Formats: sequence, structure tokens, C-alpha cells
Amino acid sequence: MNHRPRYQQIKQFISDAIRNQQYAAGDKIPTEAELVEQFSVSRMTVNKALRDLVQEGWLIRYPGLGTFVTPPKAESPLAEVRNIAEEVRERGHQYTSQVLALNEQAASEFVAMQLGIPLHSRVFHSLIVHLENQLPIQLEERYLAASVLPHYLQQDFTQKTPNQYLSEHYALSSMEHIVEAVLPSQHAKDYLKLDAHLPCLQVSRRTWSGERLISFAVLTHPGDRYKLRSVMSLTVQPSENLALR
Amino acid sequence: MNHRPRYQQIKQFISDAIRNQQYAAGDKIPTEAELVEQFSVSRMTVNKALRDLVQEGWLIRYPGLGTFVTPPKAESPLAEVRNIAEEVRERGHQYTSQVLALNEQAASEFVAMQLGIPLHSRVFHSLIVHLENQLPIQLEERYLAASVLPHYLQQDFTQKTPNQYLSEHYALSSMEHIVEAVLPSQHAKDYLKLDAHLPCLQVSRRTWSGERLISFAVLTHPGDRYKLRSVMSLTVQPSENLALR
DNA sequence: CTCAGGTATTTGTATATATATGTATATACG
DNA sequence: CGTATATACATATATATACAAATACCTGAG
Repeated sequence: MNHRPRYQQIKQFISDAIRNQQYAAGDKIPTEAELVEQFSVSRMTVNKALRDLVQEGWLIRYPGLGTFVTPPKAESPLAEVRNIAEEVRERGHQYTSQVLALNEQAASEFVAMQLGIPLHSRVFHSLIVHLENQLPIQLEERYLAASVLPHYLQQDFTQKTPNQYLSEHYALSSMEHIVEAVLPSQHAKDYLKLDAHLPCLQVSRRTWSGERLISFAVLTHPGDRYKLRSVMSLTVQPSENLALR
Repeated sequence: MNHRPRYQQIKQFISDAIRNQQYAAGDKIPTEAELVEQFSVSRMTVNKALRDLVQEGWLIRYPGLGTFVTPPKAESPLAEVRNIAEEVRERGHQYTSQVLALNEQAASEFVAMQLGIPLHSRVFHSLIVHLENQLPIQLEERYLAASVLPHYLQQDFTQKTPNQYLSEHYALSSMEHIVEAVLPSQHAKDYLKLDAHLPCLQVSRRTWSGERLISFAVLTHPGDRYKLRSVMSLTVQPSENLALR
């Protein structure tokens, strides 16, 4: 069944527990002796796993005391999800953004379903346009339950993208994307300065921290100008307004 | 008798055993020493066979541990890449397909670059439209190096999708997708029966088996009718014709 | 009470051994 | 040149054992 080297499985187990926040920063994790017991391996195998995790920056160890979780750097599994501001700057271009809306709403049926919360419960909403060399490249419409981040509305999102702000408060662990090609909505036409006939890429993204659903965002890109690169599998899914029968 | 090279016979024997489920995913297969015994050959011959099977994605090896059948879930996310025919049938709809083109070509600059092969080398090309209840839902244009699957052109792709055919001959291990929203090409307009102003989802997919790049395909979907669901991260990437400076 | 010293706990490190794969070289054959 | 063999050495995983070093805790002397 399990074919990978034992020490790698142990590494996985521990780093998973840290990502899931079963161990918080500063927590003491089990001793080598306890892990030997738990995994039925020799101490040197456990030691190899822990030394690796120290090397990778997950843990810090003190002889006589134990092994402790180090504060998580940018080393979240979503390191692969690049921040749009960083991407733009890496291309050597100027990044700016405009906050078009930032307010509190009662959850509509759609938003409530996406976030898995009761209808009409309080949600925060933001609408931001991201610009590369003054040219709008992404329209970001985001919703999150008010209880998730009570000070969301006080943030200045021209300085820090909502995604950055979320990452600082939650160890984001998984995402789901649904990608569609659509004609631009009125919003998109206005703020991305698009013609009505230009196709747009619309990405609906939900973000989890462990089991907790944190945020729902709709990202709209001018389709002829940007591509989305994925490292994973895609499966075809019929849209709601599909009339096939 | 059989005068194929010994190492190929060994490859065949092992990959057959995997296909026959004599070894399940994650199972440990015999060590080189044991196979040397069994086939009465030198270790280097066994080693050549096993290295090939690793390259083709069937096996994964660890020094000191052994050789294991590549597991489907943990390390190959492609279990989630659904076959379009199966997806349609799971929705209780009728699946059909039409082969619009099936031929051999010299690799164009674009195709050669995508497949990482020399310019003008021989490639197979197929153009297939997939239909759900008679309605075209995907246009699949596919290229692969002729050396990868010499009998590709002899297949009946109304019975078996190219992807199915590939999976039977290679343990597909990774994919890369680039997703764009575009207006339909002439091909797409003709075969998907779309209006010129309807946005399309265009998915460029490259498929690997281990380290080997197997195939390049462009899948076009009517954007208002289908969505693509992804379970992974996406990063924005500028397209070639981006004029920002 | 403080302090020195012993003890238990925990990690750090080193060595040896067994196993299995990774790689390189030389040779031979058709 | 590709196939196949023979040999040799390197590398990676895992176990077992031993001892060193850092820390915390307890205890008895003063």
C-alpha cells in the first residue's frame, strides 16, 4: 500500500499537521521517542524526518527540551498561488489597484450557497480592479463571512491585496477553481474597459483553511490578453443554464 | 521463437502484470536480484527494463527500498482527469463523436516546440468533435510524436477516445493546462456550430508519462455552455500577443 | 532560602551493518 | 550502434547501538 520511504511519510504527517493548524507556531510536537512508538520505526528514521523539517524551516529543536513549530513563513502550500501584484512586478511592470467597492451586505442566495452560510447572514464584499501599467488586467469581486475577518473593511487594499491579507491571518490550505469563458458583465465592461464582444475568462475561486471555507472570489480577466496556467487536472462540468434534454 | 530484446520482454512481462492487476498500485515488485534469478539475465538488463518503465510512468523506485507500482492517487492526479465520454454518459446523456481528420504531418514550429521535438519531424494529428445528445460540446485537436504510438492512425476514435488509447499504452502521470477565453476559430465555428461572437474556452493540454512528454491537445468548449472545474492553483500568465509596454 | 550536584529527558552525532537501487566502465557479439 | 554481460563503486533507506551535549527537575548541604 504505502510505498514511499518511511521518513518521508513521517515528514508528510508532521508538516500536514502544521498546515492544518493542529500544531500552531511555537507548539511542542511529540518527542522522537513518542514518534518511534507511533510509527514503529527506529529513532534514526524519525530523526532523519525531523532534521529534514528543521532544514526546510518547519521546526526548531532544542536538546533536552523538545521540537517546536517555527512561525510559518511564506511556506504555505499555496505558495504556488501567486499574488497578482507580485506577478506584475516580476514582469518589471507597474502594479496599481483601485478599490471600487468595500462594504457589508446580507448574503444573497448565491453568496450564501458559495460560502456555505445562512441566507442573509452578514458578509463583507470587495470589488477591486488590478492594473498593470495602468491597463486593467483583473477585476476581483470577493465575498467572505463577516465572522472570518472582522476588520476586513478597515483594510487599505491598494497597499495589500485581499489575498495577502487573508494569508496573513489563515494558513490557506486548498482552493477550488471554476473557469468559464463569458462575455463581459456590465461591471467588467466598465472597469476592464472592454468591448461587449470581447470574451472574458471568469475564474470562481473558493479558498479553505483546513476544513474552514474562508472566501469566495470571482476574478475576471480579458481573455485575449491573459492566460491561466494550471498545473492540475480539469474536468468538464455542465453549467446551470445548460439545456441539453 | 521470440527474438525481441530480452529487456523488452521483461518490460512487457512487468507492465502486463500491472495491467492484469497482479500488482496493484503501490505494490512492491520483485527486486532486481530476484528478477535476475527469474529471467536468468544480468542485473544490467533487468535494470534497463526497470529504468524504462520508470520513464514511462509505470514504476517508482527508491534505493534501499525497492521498486513500486506508481500509485494513482497520491502521486498521479490524473485519476481525476475524466474521460469526456464517461462524463457525458454519467449525466445520462448520449455520447457520440466524429473524426474530422486523422493524418501524419511534419511538425510545424509551434507543434515542435510544444512537444519538444525537432522541427519537421513526423507527428500524428487528429481532429475530433465530441457530442452530447447530438450537440457538439468539445473540439479536440491533438498532436503526438509518431514514435510515441506508431499505430495511432489505425485506431477507430469513434469507439475509443485518443485519451483512452493513450492511457492504455502509457501510465499518464502529469498534465499541464493553459486556459484561454477566445472567440471561436473557423474550425470551432464550423464544428461546434457557434456564432462568431460566442466566447469559447480553449484548453491547451500537455500530457506526460513520467519524464516523457506524450501528447499535446487543444480542447475547445462553447464557453457559455460548459465550465471547467479545477482542484488546483492557477497563476496568471501573459499571452504572447500582450502589448503592455 | 540558595546553590551545587546528580538524574532524567531529549536531542545531536557517530559508527557499523544490511539491503536495494544508481551509475560508470570495459568487453563481446552481430 | 544496440544488446547483453561482468565488475565495481556510489548512493539512499533503515536498523541497532553507543555516547555526547543541553536542559529541566529534584535533592541535600550549607
